[in-house]
Amino acid sequence: MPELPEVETICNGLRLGGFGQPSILGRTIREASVFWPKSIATPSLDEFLGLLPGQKIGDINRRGKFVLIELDRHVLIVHLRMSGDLQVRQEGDARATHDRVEFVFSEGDRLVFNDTRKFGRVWLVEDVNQVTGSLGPEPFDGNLTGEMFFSMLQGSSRQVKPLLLDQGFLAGLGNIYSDEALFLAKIHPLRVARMVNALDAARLLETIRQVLQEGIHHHGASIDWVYRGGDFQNYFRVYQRTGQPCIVCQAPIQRIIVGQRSTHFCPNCQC
DNA sequence: CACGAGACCTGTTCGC
DNA sequence: TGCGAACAGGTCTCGT
Repeated sequence: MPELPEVETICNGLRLGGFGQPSILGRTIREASVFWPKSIATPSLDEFLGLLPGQKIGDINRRGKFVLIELDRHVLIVHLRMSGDLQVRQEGDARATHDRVEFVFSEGDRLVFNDTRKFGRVWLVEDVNQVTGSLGPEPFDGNLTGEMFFSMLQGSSRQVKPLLLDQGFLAGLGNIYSDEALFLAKIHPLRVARMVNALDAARLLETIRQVLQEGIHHHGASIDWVYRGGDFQNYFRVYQRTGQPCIVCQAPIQRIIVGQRSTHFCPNCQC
């Protein structure tokens, strides 16, 4: 589900408030409850429940697709995987069907990790690097240049689509945005990374940044996620447009499976 | 090292 | 209407 733009949207909502939810910066956790123990990656359930009370929320940031919630003595990290979400409930609000973990604030309202498919995970660690240490660079990292991206691609004999999905290569891209970026860069998803020339590599980094920026601007894509107001799904150029005409050349958009994932591209524009 | 299959889960949509 | 198959924004592990 959420890729970088959706995670960014969620972080911004928690940090700044909006869409009917208050900011949770500065809130103190009174107690935590876990309704699906497997949602907790580390530490043990007992430690997790014991360490949280009394800790205050400092800042909230994103690294790749991870949500980083700074507390006094730890960092609370959440990965939403396919169906996770972070929501704020008011005091007295009933528990929702797929609430897995909740953090009750001293004011009585609470932050809830809701996750239909139970793939999401929560970590409570002292050092963020324990969890995000193996991630590749952030797409918007100002130090990441076209030339650097070119040499990163040169170093791999893998096909570009699976490579873009590899969080250790670049952090934050998922299935939607990688298809969209490859389309704009006119690069076939099966092209071997090493065969992408310097010009195409620089262009790909630009289109990656472009589609992520568009996604953030539209508050993410809401396929079954309407409540947060994201509407990037209305601007997909290839994703989920199988058989429909390419917006550039009218050729029907094709769907293939690459690395077990649906992959959409224009067989005419991308080579 | 790279790739494919299977696992982890629930819910919705599509075809017959 | 019913029912099974296919599919979904992600990632890990295992075998080849």
